[in-house]
Amino acid sequence: MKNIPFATIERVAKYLRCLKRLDEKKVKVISSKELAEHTKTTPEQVRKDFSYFGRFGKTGTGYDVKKLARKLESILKTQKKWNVAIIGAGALGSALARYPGFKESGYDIKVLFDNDPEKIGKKISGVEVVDIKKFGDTVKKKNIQIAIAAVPKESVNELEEAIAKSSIRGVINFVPVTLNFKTRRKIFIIDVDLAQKLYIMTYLIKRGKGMK
Amino acid sequence: MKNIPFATIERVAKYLRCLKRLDEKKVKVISSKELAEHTKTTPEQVRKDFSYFGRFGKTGTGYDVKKLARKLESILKTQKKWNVAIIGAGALGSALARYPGFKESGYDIKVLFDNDPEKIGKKISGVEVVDIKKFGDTVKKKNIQIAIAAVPKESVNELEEAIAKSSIRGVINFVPVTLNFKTRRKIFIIDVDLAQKLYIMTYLIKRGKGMK
DNA sequence: CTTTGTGAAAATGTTCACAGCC
DNA sequence: GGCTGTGAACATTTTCACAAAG
Repeated sequence: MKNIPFATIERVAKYLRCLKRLDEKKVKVISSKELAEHTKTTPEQVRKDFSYFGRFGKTGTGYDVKKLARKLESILKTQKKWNVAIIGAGALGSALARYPGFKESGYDIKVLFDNDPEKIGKKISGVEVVDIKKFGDTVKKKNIQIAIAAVPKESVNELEEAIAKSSIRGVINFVPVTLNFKTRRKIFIIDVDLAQKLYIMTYLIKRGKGMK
Repeated sequence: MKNIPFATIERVAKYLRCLKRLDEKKVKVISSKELAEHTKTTPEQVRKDFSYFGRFGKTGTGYDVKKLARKLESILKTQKKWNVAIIGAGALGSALARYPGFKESGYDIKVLFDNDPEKIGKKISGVEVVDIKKFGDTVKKKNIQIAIAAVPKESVNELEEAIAKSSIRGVINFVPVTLNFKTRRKIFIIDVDLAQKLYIMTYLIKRGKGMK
């Protein structure tokens, strides 16, 4: 298997989202052209992306929606159930705990962590808030592989320490700070910087209207 | 001016975030090497990125933190104040209204929109919730250029219609659906698909541990 | 006649290597 | 010595163009 572009993986996730919606709408078959229209890319790109993983299409017809979705799920390892923890039970962490898209995609929010005694022990959208001091133990007991970081940036040290000492494999990071874990094992980090999106947007807007 | 890679713009936003923090910590000067360490890239990449826009450094010394930050702000057009609306006053929309990082970066959340009569008229973190039916008028009156979409995917049609008819220039889209505006003018879209981040994470984790 | 799958070409983005400056 | 700025080399990613299949 050749080396797969990271951008391809990002698009595969997008295709999968789209296919699931089409399946709900009872669409049986889709061509690369249609799928490209739905996901704002080109038919060639769609076909090239799939070609990294095998041949799923029928010439002259297109792709079977259900079969293709299953195939993409296996590429993204979604078939396994994943357990997720959210660190930070503030506004953002609580909103993420309520976000319906995670469960729909096969990810289970098992627990929230916080350091505020007011919040510890309460439940948010059915998810218990646990003391961040119990992070390592809870993660092990509940078999959690992924953490979502949603603490204020002032609490980032406590968060880094808790994650470094735990068995967490990956972090989706909403804190606008570059995380640094003092550990030798590999922890994957995906940054989601909300303010950065706005920076990029204003750049696009200003450049878009003939600023050259 | 040459054609600037989009990836460079994304990194510039990251550099800026980092520089602002350094400035708060009273750091005066920084080298490309140090900045690269803070932002998880390479010194050559940092210098190359800046070279698209001019020469900001001092040979043998590095970059003046304050001056460089101002320069990057002007690249990203942050010096202008931008007004932002959030559509959807649910958990996610409310959390975004409270998110401190937007104001810190020069973006003002002026108003929230919703279609729920229960919510309309209330205030969330000092921001008023307005009827989505008044979208066009309110956007014009408050001089809003950017919308953040945070509605449940069932309400996406109402959202698309409101935005299409308004003077909004760009949308940060948290709804896990590909937006389609029925209008001829260009509306920039930046998708933030939260579930997609988890898909990518599980792919990285599984591939990471010797899946080849 | 339609649509897939894929090498080859083109375009885009990153790293190297070093000249020039402090 | 230490660091920036940048063409050139290299690597990656996308687009093209067309053979093969239903």
